[in-house]
Amino acid sequence: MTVTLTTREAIARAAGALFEQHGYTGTSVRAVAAEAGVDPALVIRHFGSKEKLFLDTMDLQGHFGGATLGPLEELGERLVATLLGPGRDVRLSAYRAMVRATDSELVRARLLDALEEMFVGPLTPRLPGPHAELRARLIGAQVAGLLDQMALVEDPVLVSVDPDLLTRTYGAAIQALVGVPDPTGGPVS
Amino acid sequence: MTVTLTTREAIARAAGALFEQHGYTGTSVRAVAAEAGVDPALVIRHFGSKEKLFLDTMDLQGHFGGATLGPLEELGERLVATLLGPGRDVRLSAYRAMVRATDSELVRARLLDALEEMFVGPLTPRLPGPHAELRARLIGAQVAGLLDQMALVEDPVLVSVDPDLLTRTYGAAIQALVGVPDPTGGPVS
DNA sequence: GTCTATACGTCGATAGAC
DNA sequence: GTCTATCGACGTATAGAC
Repeated sequence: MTVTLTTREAIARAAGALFEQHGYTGTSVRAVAAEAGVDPALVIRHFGSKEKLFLDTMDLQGHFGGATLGPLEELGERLVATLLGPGRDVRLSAYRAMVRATDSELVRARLLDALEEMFVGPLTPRLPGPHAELRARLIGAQVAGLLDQMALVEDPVLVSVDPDLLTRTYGAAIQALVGVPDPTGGPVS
Repeated sequence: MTVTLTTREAIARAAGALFEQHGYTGTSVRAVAAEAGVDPALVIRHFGSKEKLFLDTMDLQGHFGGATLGPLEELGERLVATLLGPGRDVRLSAYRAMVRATDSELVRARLLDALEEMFVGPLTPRLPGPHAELRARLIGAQVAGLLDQMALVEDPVLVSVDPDLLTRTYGAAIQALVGVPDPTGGPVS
């Protein structure tokens, strides 16, 4: 239990909640200050700008941590299962908030970095066959696309579809880029 | 040649150019008015709001028109080839501008509609095997993911990679969801 | 029916006094 | 460190002139 919060912590906590709930544009510095119980000028003074406050608050790292490490035969399914597994809402909210703020160049750079750290770095040395780095980037693109439809535009069909079916179906498509066949069956099985 | 423009056309033209160049947030109503040579209040008077002006200006339709119609065996490759073919820059710019403005609920709804019209509608009745609609939506997700990396965060590797290689590689991953094997070879070939 | 002029309220950010 | 006061720019509304 945190009994007392520093001003900075209180601001960061309030900002995180508001940014996830109302987006970047929909959250004013004044609203963050009110929620944290501090003066609006303090928010800028502590974080430099609204943009930096947003970047300091949002965190995409660690959301696919272990999924790229296991056996390659089930990598496709494991990536989707990890995405849809425990903490699904937190992951989707974080991605949603980030992409909806991509009008900011710094936010876009952060997203590109996240792709690099989560997919290109871990997967490039592991993928067999030619063009491993390209395929690692395209696997990241596939995950981003699924996140787009589920978190950004919130396609009601994809949001409510059976996670196991989604895992098998989209996992097979990702597996096509891994280059190692999944013994459990074909894409449309 | 258009010799004279109505005020409304002049505003729309100026808005389209500025939105594509500087994004939604980065383009002020006053800047659009100045570029069009009219009073800022006129912009709102003609279009109702900056948000509606943006939606009236941007257009995603027709960008994948014929690609979903040809033979299923090469659908995956054809989708990527269409994306990267003539008009590539226009397509990427339009998608970029739209996604960077997804803080607006209307923009998100428009993106979801575009997915529906471009992929779900045409492809669902054509895909063989089970869960055709789900697979059509996931094909749309794959295309969105590639667009994300190329147009939104502008991954320099994907932007500059050989289009033919990208077409073959990512096309194979899409083909895994089509459910009809592509005779030209496997995903990693 | 256009268009101009002006103004309102809110925003992110800053300067300077406690 | 914190607050007060304020800045310039923003989206938008309106009243009234052509």
